[in-house]
Amino acid sequence: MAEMKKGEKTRDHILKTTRAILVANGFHNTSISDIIKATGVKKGNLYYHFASKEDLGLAVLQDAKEEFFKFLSQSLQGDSPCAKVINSCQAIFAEQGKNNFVGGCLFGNAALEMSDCNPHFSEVLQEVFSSWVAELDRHLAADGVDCSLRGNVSPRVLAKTIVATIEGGIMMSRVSKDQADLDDCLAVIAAMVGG
Amino acid sequence: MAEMKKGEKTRDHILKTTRAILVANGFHNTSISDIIKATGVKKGNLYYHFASKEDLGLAVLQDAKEEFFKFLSQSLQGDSPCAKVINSCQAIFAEQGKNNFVGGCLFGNAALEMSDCNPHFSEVLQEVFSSWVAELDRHLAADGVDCSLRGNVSPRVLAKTIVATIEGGIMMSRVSKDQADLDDCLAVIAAMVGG
DNA sequence: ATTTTTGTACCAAACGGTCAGTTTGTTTAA
DNA sequence: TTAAACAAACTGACCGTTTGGTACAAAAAT
Repeated sequence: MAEMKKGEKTRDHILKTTRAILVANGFHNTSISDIIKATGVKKGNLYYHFASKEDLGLAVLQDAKEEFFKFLSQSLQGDSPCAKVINSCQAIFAEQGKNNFVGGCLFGNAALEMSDCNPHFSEVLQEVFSSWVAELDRHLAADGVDCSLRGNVSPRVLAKTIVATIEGGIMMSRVSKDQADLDDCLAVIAAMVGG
Repeated sequence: MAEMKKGEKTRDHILKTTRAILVANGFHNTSISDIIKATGVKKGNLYYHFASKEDLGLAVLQDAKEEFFKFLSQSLQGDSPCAKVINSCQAIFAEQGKNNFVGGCLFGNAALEMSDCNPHFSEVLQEVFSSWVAELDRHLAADGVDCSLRGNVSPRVLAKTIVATIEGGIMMSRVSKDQADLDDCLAVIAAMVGG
């Protein structure tokens, strides 16, 4: 942090502040002047650091992606592979509660808002989802894992479904503002991988 | 259809055409002039039928909601309660393939785009999700249903998770444009309810 | 006859983006 | 040591376009 040049600090400040606005309001419902107001950075300076609104949005997504995978690997902790996966899901859901179910998941939001109309965004989102699935798969495929659905379902398929369930659960809790939606999804995920 | 008055026909035409645009582009990325171009209806006429853009969006959502629950009850067919649920999920996923994974689910899209910034929208969305869950619950709670997770998970919790998984699966397939994402989610859902 | 429906012209505000120019920080050279 | 030179960082006025929305007269339907 201390070794950051002035410009880098400004850029990072824009990135982090804009991320908070985007996750709450979405891309198309966020204007450049919203970002200017929130960051305190003047318009000219904003366009000095980022070529366009799209460019800024993409940079925010990339920045969040890197942070997420650090968070993911830290959250995958526990006594068994199954426990790791369950704890990770729980950690992700816990973040939603912290935000009072406002905003949800930046990647999920961007997926539904941008994936059909902007290939640059969907490319990043594809990486996020596939890497996330791969990471869960890596643990679920480990030796000694015995889950109740194992007979019918491969670890990769299960991993993918877990990601889908997490995103869907976040979506539902965002509408209902109800912690129970996340708890229920977590219970089923735990039942699936834990047996 | 034939008994519709002219104004009703116009209104319905606006509703259906706008729905197609909204599901593809989202609410905030769709302008009034986009709608005018697509429908052929002139601006003054549009604002005769709908008080505002929000009012139109809400009406589209309501219209889609009614249609969805007709579709849902028709899709819940099969020899056993489990088969009904599985067939229904399959029918929903099949619709996504028809659209080449473009647009996804109008309700899911609106949930992530509008639920935090517009209470009128989130009210409708809450009804959609809770009624959908209730409908699945009704079948899963029927006698003779024996699912592999039954020991740990109540029918209602399972129903909720299925809806979350469907929405998450649609989200992922929209990004990847890959049928496999839906197939995989369906396989896990089938494994969960079917044993 | 009068209510419902439609077409056209128009508006202020907000939009994303540009640009000429100022300030600040860092090298280089005398 | 200082001053010139260069680049990086920043400012705010300004641009053309698009936005959601209104006014109102003409036309059609009842």
